[in-house]
Parts: sequence; C-alpha cells; structure tokens
Amino acid sequence: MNMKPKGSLNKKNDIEQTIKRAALALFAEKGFHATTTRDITEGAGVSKGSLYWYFRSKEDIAFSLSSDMLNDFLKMLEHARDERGDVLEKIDRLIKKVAELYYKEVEYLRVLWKVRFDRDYIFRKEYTEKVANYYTRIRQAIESIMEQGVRSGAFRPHDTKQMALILMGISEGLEIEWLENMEDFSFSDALIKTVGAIIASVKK
Amino acid sequence: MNMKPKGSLNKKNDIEQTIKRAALALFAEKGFHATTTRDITEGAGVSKGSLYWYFRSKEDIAFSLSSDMLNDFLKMLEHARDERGDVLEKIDRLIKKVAELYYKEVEYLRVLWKVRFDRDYIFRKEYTEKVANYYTRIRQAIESIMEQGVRSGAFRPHDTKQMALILMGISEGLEIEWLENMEDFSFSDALIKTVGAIIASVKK
Amino acid sequence: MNMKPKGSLNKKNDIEQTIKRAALALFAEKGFHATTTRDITEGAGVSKGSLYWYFRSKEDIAFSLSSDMLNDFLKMLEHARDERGDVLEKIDRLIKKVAELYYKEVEYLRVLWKVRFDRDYIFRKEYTEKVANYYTRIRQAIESIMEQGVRSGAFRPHDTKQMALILMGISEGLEIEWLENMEDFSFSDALIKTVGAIIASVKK
Amino acid sequence: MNMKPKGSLNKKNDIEQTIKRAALALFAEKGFHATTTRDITEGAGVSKGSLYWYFRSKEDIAFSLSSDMLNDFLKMLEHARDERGDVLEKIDRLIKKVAELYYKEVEYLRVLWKVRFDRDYIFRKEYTEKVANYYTRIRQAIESIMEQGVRSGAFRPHDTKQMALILMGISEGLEIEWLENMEDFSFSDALIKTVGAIIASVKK
DNA sequence: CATGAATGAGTTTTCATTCAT
DNA sequence: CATGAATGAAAACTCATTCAT
Repeated sequence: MNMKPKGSLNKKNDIEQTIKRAALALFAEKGFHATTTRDITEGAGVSKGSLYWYFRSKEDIAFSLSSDMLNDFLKMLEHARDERGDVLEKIDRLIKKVAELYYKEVEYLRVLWKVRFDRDYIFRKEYTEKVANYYTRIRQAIESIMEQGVRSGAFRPHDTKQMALILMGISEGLEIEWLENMEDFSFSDALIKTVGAIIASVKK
Repeated sequence: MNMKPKGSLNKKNDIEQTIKRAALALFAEKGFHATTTRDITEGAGVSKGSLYWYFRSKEDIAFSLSSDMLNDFLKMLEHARDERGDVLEKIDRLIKKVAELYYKEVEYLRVLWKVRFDRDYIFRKEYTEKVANYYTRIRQAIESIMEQGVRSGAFRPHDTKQMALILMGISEGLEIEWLENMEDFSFSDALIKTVGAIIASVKK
Repeated sequence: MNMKPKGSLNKKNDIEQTIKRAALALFAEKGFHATTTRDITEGAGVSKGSLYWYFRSKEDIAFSLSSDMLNDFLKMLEHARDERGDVLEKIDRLIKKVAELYYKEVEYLRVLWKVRFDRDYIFRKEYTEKVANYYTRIRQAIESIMEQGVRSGAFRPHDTKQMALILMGISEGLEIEWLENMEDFSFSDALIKTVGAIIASVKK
Repeated sequence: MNMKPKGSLNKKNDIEQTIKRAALALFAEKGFHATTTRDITEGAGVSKGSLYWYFRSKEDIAFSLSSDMLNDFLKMLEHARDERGDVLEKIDRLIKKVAELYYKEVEYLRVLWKVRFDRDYIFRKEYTEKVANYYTRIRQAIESIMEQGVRSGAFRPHDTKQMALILMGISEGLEIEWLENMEDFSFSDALIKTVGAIIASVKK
C-alpha cells in the first residue's frame, strides 16, 4: 500500500512553486514591469505554456505573491488580536514576530513595495479590491488591539483608527528605510523603539 | 504699465510648464508606466514633437517633476538646519512647514511614490544617482539638526544617523497612509504626534 | 517513400526563409532604408512578431543576406586557391564560376551594393567587423592565387596585394556597370576580357 | 566709386557654400541617412530656416553636391573629347587629370558613392533622371574618345559602348578599393596600369 | 533674410498572451 | 499537461519640414 495518491498534484504544485519562486526573485529585484514573462519562464526553467497553465497572467503571479505575504501578515495580527493576555505584552510579542517575518521574507516585502503604488495599473479591479481588503483588515486588527488596551485600562481613550493608521505608517516607513539602508539600519530596533514611544504616549 | 517683458520667453516656459502640469496629473493618477507619451501630449494639448523638444524622454519629465519636489523639500530642511535658535522650536516649525508643503503639493508627492520603487527601471543611472543623492542629503540635513540638539544639550547623545532614518521613515510612512486614507487621516496631526513622541524619547 | 523528415523543423526554416526571401527582393529593389519592417512582414505574409522571433532586428536580416552571399563568394575563392593545377586555368575557371554565381544571384548582389556604403550606419560594430572581415579574406584569397602564379613561374614577381585589390576593383566596377546597364552589357564577357588583359600584363 | 555692388549676393553665396561644405563633410563621413538636417545646421552654424531658404530639402543639398562633382568630371571628359591630338596621349592626360581631381576631392567622391545605390530613395524622379543623365553623358564622352581612336587607326574596331562601360567600371572599382584601402593603395598607379592594359588590348 | 519652436506622420521594436502540436 | 512558435496592438521616439515672429 502506501501509494503516492497525489503524485501529479505534487508535480503541479512543484511547477507552480518554481514559477512563483522565480517570479519572486525577479519582481523583488527588477520590479513588475521590468520583469518579462520570458524572464520568469527562463528563471523557472519552464515553458510559456506552463506559466499560463498555472497562472492566468503575469498579474496573477504578482497577486499570488502579494497575497501570500499579506495573508501571513494578517494572520499574525489576527492571531495576536484573538490571543488573551496583557495588551502590552501582546504588542511586544507581535513586534518581534513581525520583525522576524520581515527578516525572513525580505523578497516578499520588496515585491509588495514594488507593486504597491502601481496596484491600479498592475491589477485589475477584481484583484485591487482584494488587496485593498487586506490592508483594511490589517488596520482593523491593529485597531482592535488598541481597543482592547483601552478597555483593559492600559491605554487612555483615543482615536484608535487614527492610531492604527499611525502604527501601520510607522511600520511601513521603517520597512522602506530598512530596505534602502539595510547595512546600517536595524528594522527591529527601530520598530521597537518607535512603536514603544508611540504606545508610551497613550499609556495611562 | 505692467507689460509682459518677453513674449517668446514666456511662451517657451508656458509650453514646458503645460507639459509638466499634464504629466504631473497623469503620473499622480496612473503612474509612470500607465501614462503614455500620447496621454501627456493630449493632456497638454501639444504635439509629440514639442514634448521631445522640451524633454529628452518621458523619463526626463518624471525626473524633472521628482527633482522639483525633492529640491523644495531639501531646501526646507537645509534652511532649518542653518537657521539659528532652539532645536525644539526649529523642529516644530519644520514639521509645520513640511505638512504645509505636502498639503499644497499632493500630486507631486504621489508622483514621488509612484516612481520610488521603480526608480532603477524608470531612470537611467545618470538620473538614479541624482535622485539617490537627494535622499542622502535629506537624511544628512535631519542628522545635522539632531546633532545640533545633542550639542546644545537638548537631547542626550544618540545614534543620530539611525534617528534620522527613523524620522524619515516615520514621515514617509505617514505620507503613505495619508495618501491612501485622506478622508479620515490628518497627516500633520499624525506627524506632530509621532515625531513628538520620538523626540520626547531622546530629550534629556 | 520520399516522406518529409521533420514537419516542424521544416516549418521553422520555412518562415525564416520566407522572411529572407521577401527582404531580399525588397532590399534589392528599394534598399535598406526605404524598406520598412512592415514591407517585409507584408511581403512575407507573416506577423511583426514572427519577424522578431527569427531575427533580432531589420539589420540582422540585412546582415544575414549579405553574409550568405559573401560566404558563397569567399568559399568559391578559397576553393580555387586550395585547388591544385595550373594558375591560368584556375583563374579561367574561377572567373566563369564567379560570373555564374552573379548571374544566378543578382538580387543578392544588389543588396550587397545597396548596403555597402552605409555599412557603418546600417550595421552595428559587431556586424560591420564581420563584413569587413569577409572582404579582407576575399582579398587574401586572391592574393594567394597570384602568389601561386609567381611561385610557379607563370607570373613575374609583382605587388600581389596591390594586384588583388585591382582585381577586386575590376570585378566590382564591372558588377556595378552591369547592374546599371544589364540589357546591353555582358558581365562575364567584360570580366574575362578585363581580367585577361590585366593578367597578361603580369605574365612572364 | 568702387562700391561693392553685390554685397548681399556674396553673403547669400557664403551661407550657401557654408551649408554645402558642412553637408559635404557629414555626408562623406556618415552618409545621407545618418546625417540629419540638425547635424548640417549645427555644422554650418546656421539656422534651420536658412537651410531651407537656400535649399529646398536635404535631398537638394545632396543633389547639389553630387551635381558639382559629376559636372566637373563630365567637363573634364568632354574637354578631352573635344581636344585635338593623338588619342593615346589624350587618354594619358585624361587619366592623370582624373586622378588629380579625385585626390583633390575625396570627400565629394565619398558622397557620390554613399548616395549612388540609394539614389531612387534619396532623390525624387526629377533629380534621379538628371543624375542618370550625367552618367550617360560621361559614358558617351568616353565612347567618343574610343571612336576617335578607331577612326584615327590607333585602335582596331571594337564595341565602343561596351569598352566605355568597362573603362567606367574599372575607374569606379578602383575608386572603391582606393576609398576603402587608402593607406596601401595608389589609385592613380592602379588606374594607369589597368587602363593601360585594357587599351593595349585594343591597340592595332 | 534669419530664427528656432512646433509639427505629426512614420519607424522600429517589445512583450503578454494564445493555441496547434 | 507541456511546448514554443506565432501574434499584433501598442509604445517611445525621430526628424524633415514649416512658418510666425
């Protein structure tokens, strides 16, 4: 017994993953526009036909990559939100996890940024909305955590939506500076320090 | 009185400016890639030939726009740096001015971001280096101001380069959130609050 | 029997050849500059994409055609050079073969001339050098044959390089006059007569 | 008295000549297509407007240059034809004069060749016919000289048209080789030697 | 006469996507 | 499923020529 029941499925996933890996590296390095489908197929060692068998379009690959990362990130946040325990500790843990994820997935991060301001051009509406949705849910998760803080008495009442946007902004801005000054800038230090200062300002 | 001094000179600048204005709006809306030279010439009401009479390439227009904004921003910072007076007050004034500039020139800001992560693809080396230079000088100006604070005893000694990168990151992150959530997010409030918190953390 | 060995391979060559044939006729008639890629694709009944699948550029097609002809010509000369036997007979045979080739490939000849004096403009360095190389090797082959004549005692010692250039010049000049006065000028007669007279002048 | 009655006319000719000189150098170096009207105006230090005041088109300049050279050449031939005296001496003198002219006007020669095989593309019909006419008259003049030789009993009867085309061809072929191998090829030597050999073959 | 800004038709080339094999 | 040849719309850019000043 013990037959491989999903041989072909695995193979399918293999090729799909190979394509994504190649595209990830290329998008991260050169961006979406500068990367041609030819670059991707050559990088992945597959044919044009295969690329279009597994993905509807170049855009689809980019969306898939973006989605993976945003999904991971969102899950992390929602998990933190749903977790019980002290808000301050929760935030501490979260920051560390976020930094960890970013350090591990720099290429994904790069792709996210390369794509971000051209979203409307790169993705069709269907996708753009999904991406926008991720960002909304990310913000909402952060908002919830801040609300938990307020409810628990750790923070004094404040405009939690505004605070969530600020916290997102901080994280994003530090990401950018980190990606452009990797040698002499520690993202995790900066994030801890900066978020710390902000949180301090709403502490009771 | 009040005669127009030089008809033809004005006309020249007129067309150049018209092209830049049209490109600004288009780049801000659709980004560099999605904007065709045809879009620009139609938007400006000029011919292809005129576009290429005043600019060497589409890239050249984008660079010119980016440059304008970065220049203004850099001047503001360097002016603050060279100004005498209390560091804290200086920073307060600066923040207000920056916010003012951004509110006035949202389109420029948008173009800057639309172009930022594709720089290497959009601009050739010659230009990329110039742009990179602007960012370096911007960081250095911020650094200088922080050093002034340390020397004057307002701040305790700290890694001013890191701090400058953090401050840039904060401003940038808030810009992004502002550009994407304009209705319910006040860039200037957020900037004041966030920078305030960070500065507080290095105050003596 | 007589089956077509490889369908798809043939097809590939078919299109490539069709493009070359169309370009040959057009270049010969109108020259390189007056022929647009559109002319070629329409003439060949293929799409723009196909043209650029088989050739890197319009220039590449012109080079390919030039190369074919120069190659044939060079081979003919080098074969004559390497052949044993009496020099005078060798030259006689060669002249006949050259004339034969030209009569058969008038269009190629025309393209060669249409392209010759704009080489530097039409071809980039990479190609120009290859073309220049052909001409050098052609001259050297002729030179070798003349040296054989001197060594064998058929010709008296003379500047063989100069002689080679003269012989090339004669052939080329007669080609030109022939191409422009085809009705009332026999290239092969003229070549036999003229080369005969020159050869006579170095005979012992 | 002694007023300059044709001041402006001279000036007119001056500019015209300046433009032609600049175009001559450029066409000789880069050819007709690679030379833009901008190159010419910059080379001549005049405005676009001036160029088009003195010449109807770029083509017109090229025609004017070609025409000058062909005219000089034709005059030389027709003068020789009309001159009395021994045919052989006449031919000797002519060859020397032709060589002299070519050595003096290499740039003109280059332009003539750069333009020759693209004539139909560069010149409109009106001009092409004029150029073709020059070549016809050149051939006819040579033909006449050969006929003189036959009539005077110096040459034996032969197809003088064919001979004229051969002589033109020889001259042209040697020109080409000379232009492409100037360092180690003497056009005048080669012409004397080659024409000598041909003429010898029709001598009685 | 002189200027040079303005024109726009026309050119080569790219590249995401398809589909017959 | 896999291949890669074939497609053609679309893009950036050039440049001879004109004409208002």
